[in-house]
Amino acid sequence: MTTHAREALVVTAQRLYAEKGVAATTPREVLEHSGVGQGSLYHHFPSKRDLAVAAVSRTVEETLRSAVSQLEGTGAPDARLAAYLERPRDAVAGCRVGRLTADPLVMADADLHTEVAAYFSNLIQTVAGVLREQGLEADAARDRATTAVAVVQGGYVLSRALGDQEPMRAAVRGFLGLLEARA
Amino acid sequence: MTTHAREALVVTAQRLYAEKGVAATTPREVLEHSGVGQGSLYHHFPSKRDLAVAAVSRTVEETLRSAVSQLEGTGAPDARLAAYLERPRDAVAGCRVGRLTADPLVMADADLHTEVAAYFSNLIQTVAGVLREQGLEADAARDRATTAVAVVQGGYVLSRALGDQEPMRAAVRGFLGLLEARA
DNA sequence: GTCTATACAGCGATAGAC
DNA sequence: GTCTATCGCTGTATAGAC
Repeated sequence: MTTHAREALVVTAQRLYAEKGVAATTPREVLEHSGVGQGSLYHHFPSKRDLAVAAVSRTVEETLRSAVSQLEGTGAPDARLAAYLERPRDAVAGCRVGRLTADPLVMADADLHTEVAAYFSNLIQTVAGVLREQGLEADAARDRATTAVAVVQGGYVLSRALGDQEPMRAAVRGFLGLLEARA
Repeated sequence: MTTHAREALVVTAQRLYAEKGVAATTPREVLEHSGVGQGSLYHHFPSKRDLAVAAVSRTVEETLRSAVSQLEGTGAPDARLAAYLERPRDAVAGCRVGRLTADPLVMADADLHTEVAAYFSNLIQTVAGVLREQGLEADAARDRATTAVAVVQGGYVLSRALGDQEPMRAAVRGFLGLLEARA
């Protein structure tokens, strides 16, 4: 059981952070939903911040790995980008990483802020790489990659605001339509 | 002074909400920053929620009016859209309305949620109207309008995450580049 | 309409036994 | 490493005088 309590706490924190944000999630909620006791929580994570760092790092790592894996997978570059953009997402729930940019606790903590920055920096870089495979020059690739990532993040915001999965799909459709019109 | 305290409270709340979100802003902070006394706050706004409704409604109203005014102003449709997208923004601060989609208090309150939904619904509708002026058919106009609004909202998320105004500019540049390539 | 004083709950964290 | 008990503080709101 040595490492089980710690693991249960991290996984539970990840879930609650995705639902309500980091600042709004209390240590008490985490221990109640994970089934571990109060002593255990404060043994493994002396402060709320320590738990936040562990859970947010994990989420960033998982989310980035999954995105990069799809973007650098097999198939033609344009098909890979389209598949990433059209990926099934619970858009109404919002992006687990993107939502952190509005979290007071995350933004006030240098380490947590850096985690979020690194995620988007790497993601844009990866998308730009796919666009360069298509022959786009570096500057144009970086701009268009930023646009692509922004469309997804904005799609999350709109779907969440309107309580409907459709805005995300419409935003991606509109973007892919413009990409195809070029070819 | 009858209405001055109320007004000061609303304006102060708007500012603090933009800085740290609604849930994270305490009634105490609002009264301290506005200079009114505790009794006054609870006289004008019996609960934190009442103040939130007043301040958020005001922000949504102001922001929408400003956007619509520019989008439906003078000049060619494509120039108006470009001007709206390239508008000077403090992107690192985030969108005063968009950030509310990650605010636990706003999302848990039906009236506040509806305010935010109405804002984006109206904004997308307005942009779609501009695109239809350019001859785009209804479905394509709605999709592309959703993309345009998503690019701005995503630009905010990226600029905030990276602590840099540049990602917003890059996202808009990438989008306008695709629009021009079509013409 | 505004003031001062106060109530009460929940949050984040600690103490000390086992 | 986990438990129960408890602490100090702040958030939200109320009471009652002026």
